Amino acid sequence: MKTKQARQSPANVCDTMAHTPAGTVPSSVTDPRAIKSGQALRAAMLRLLERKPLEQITIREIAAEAGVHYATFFRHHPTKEALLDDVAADQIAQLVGLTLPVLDEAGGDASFLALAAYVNEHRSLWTILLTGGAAASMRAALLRISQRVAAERAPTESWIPVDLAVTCTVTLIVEILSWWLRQPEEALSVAQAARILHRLVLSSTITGAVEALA
Amino acid sequence: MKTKQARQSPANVCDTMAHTPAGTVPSSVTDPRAIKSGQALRAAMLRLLERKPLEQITIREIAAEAGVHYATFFRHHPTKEALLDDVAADQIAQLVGLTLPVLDEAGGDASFLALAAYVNEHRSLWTILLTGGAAASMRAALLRISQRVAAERAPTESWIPVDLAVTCTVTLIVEILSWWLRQPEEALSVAQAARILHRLVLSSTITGAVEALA
Amino acid sequence: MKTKQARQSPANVCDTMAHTPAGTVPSSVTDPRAIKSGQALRAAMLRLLERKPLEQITIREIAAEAGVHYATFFRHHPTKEALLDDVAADQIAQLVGLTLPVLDEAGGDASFLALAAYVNEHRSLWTILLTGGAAASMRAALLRISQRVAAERAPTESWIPVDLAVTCTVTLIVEILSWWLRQPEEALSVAQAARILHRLVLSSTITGAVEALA
Amino acid sequence: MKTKQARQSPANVCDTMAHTPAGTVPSSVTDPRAIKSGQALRAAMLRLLERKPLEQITIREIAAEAGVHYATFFRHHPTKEALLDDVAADQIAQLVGLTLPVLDEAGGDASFLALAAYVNEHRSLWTILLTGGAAASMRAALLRISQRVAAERAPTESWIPVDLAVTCTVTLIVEILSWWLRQPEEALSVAQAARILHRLVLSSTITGAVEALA
DNA sequence: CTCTAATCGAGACGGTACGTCGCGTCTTACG
DNA sequence: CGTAAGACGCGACGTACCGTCTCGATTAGAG
Repeated sequence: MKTKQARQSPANVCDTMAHTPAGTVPSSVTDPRAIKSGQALRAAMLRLLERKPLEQITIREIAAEAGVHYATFFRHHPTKEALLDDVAADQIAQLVGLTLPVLDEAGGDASFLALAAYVNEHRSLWTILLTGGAAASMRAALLRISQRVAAERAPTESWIPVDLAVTCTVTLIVEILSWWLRQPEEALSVAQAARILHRLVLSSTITGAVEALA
Repeated sequence: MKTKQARQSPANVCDTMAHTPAGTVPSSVTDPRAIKSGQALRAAMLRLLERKPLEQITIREIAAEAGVHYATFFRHHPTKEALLDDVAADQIAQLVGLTLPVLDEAGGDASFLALAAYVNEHRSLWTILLTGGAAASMRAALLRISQRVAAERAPTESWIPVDLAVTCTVTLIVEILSWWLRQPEEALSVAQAARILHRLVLSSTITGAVEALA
Repeated sequence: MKTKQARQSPANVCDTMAHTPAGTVPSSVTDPRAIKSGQALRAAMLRLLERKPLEQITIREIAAEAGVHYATFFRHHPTKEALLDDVAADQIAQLVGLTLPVLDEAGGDASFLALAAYVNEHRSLWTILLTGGAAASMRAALLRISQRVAAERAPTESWIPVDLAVTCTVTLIVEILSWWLRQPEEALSVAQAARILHRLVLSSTITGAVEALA
Repeated sequence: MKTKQARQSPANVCDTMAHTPAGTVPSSVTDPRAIKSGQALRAAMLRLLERKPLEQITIREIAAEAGVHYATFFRHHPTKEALLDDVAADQIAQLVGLTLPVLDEAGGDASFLALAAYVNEHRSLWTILLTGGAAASMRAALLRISQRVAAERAPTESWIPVDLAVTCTVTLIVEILSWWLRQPEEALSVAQAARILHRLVLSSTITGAVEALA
């Protein structure tokens, strides 16, 4: 039972946006061996996430895939979730940064375009993160961070509670992006994806208000 | 690796709507001891789901909670996911039955009212299922079944693909219901919940009405 | 460090003479599989002790040698020392029972004869125990138990403290027996061994007769 | 298994009497830093041996106790047994030198007096070596060296084989000394200890012959 | 009084054994 | 037959120590 407490919320991807790459490492890792091992582990994790869900990925598997000794894994990350953290943290921070503005500037679809463009740029990574084995963790992480960021902002008045609005918005965006990434790459352009995002997301949270006025 | 294959899709809650309770149990259990064990197991599962996510619940734990021997569990269910299945299958089938019509009769909010009313009737169970440890499984199950049912229907034309529409619709409904169930019971009436569902879900996926207005 | 406390005295062979075969097992093991595993483990331990010292024997090795899964070892014994215990406990109790009288009836060499005869009867086992990898543990165990038993007896007056006398006596006996067992089996008869025991042990610790003669 | 070969005889204390301090250190260490580290390691080893058996002492522990980096240990000694060697080698050589004559000059107890006096002079060190965690190693080392030295001498005829005689003699001496060192320091004087040694050791190995004559 | 080489602290690394835990299968005995 | 009881093979878990290694930083002692 000793490790269970730490796993209470297994979906703790990117618990903090100001993220230190690794726990033990003071500030920056200089040892070239450590750097190499860290990269190998991250790459191995991504490779495995393409194939199976996170829970089915064994630390032994990751280590083997990375060509690194099993015990070495723990010198870099306490759990495989922490490794996923390290892999995804930056990406998530970026995405949340691009997602949040959506709530404010209701009209412009510039933010959706930026969002779609950004995801498209890192399409392979986000495909793994959103449609692979880490999908559940990623959704939870995005939602958690979004909620936190939204809570720190000036409270937007709305006909629905903010947390519900954030939840629905983020969830919708993630679903749409996931769906998009599951399609063949040439099926929908960035602009088309942004348009879908625009229509579905904005209409749901905002136009409720419009309709309410009517 | 022997057990991994069986777990390939751990979220196989209610994989089939025509559901046979368990493998070993022939067709209808008559032995009163078996009936009692089965009930105890189901109740224990629900009790545990209130406290922790499904993955952290051990079969040993379920058996102990049910006051049943560990090995007895396997005489009723092959895995704990299968037990969750047995617990949730009926509920899910009901919910999907109430959810699908939403796609069709775009206008009336009678279906939303029925949906909210139904959930409210089984509020404690659905609270566990949607906000407890089985949340992820339930979402996946609902989505899976909805997709299947939708695919069997006459193809509704729409400006977005059907599968995306279904995904977004179901996801939104689940999110809203979850949020509702997390609130104090007296906070929102059934009618209010139905109203929120109506506005958020319909506006986003079905109509495109807003866009049509533009 | 968690296991270190338990290992504080690694030579805890036969810590008690009234010995329960295994810890978990209530009174008597009936499951034929468990019996078989237990026998296999004991036999494997003896086989390995012929080849290397106890500290160099790995639990993994014992399990492999016994054709038993590694984890199964722990279902029978908490440590490899405990297994040695189970193997040697009866033998040690017997030997101590035969050794102690020596302190009393100073004259008769009947007890030495009985001692030598007993060891000779179980020559192969005692060869392993006294000249194999468990030698250190066995010496410590014999000494410990002898001291305890001696302390419970009527205090024999002597020109040297009892504990020193016991220590020297037991040590000498063990050394002589070990030496004997290392010789070819036909080199010294039981009677000859008993004679050596008689001369060396009695002359040194009990009598002080030589000094009395001077 | 790589390290196992090196540990095959873990009791290789003072395997050779002509002893080179360490492998890496060329011949004579002049660098004051190295000298300091070496002293610190030896002192730390002795301190730890007061508290726990050798096998339970970790190289990491020794290094920490010495205030020296872990890797630095290996620049001085290949194993912890080698460190014990370095600590004990001189002492052991001295003791063996004082012990061996006992076999020859049967009558005089001058050698026992010298032996006891020598041990008493270095009482604290010998207390650690003989009654602390290194006891087993020390006994083995003393016996080994004594056997070797005895084998190189003119074969003394006796009614028992030389190796058995040496074994018994050394073992007895060690046991008596250990017992003595475990007593309060003022309990037995050097002369008294020498007297006990004289009586017990001589009577056992020699008077057998006397008795045989009778 | 530099400058070169030995020494050290720091710690990553591959490796091996540890003891624990949960899994799903099985065997036995009981009611 | 269904159950309690529990042994078993399996394999992942996280920890600890081993001995090796690559790094700078420092600090002798020889030129």
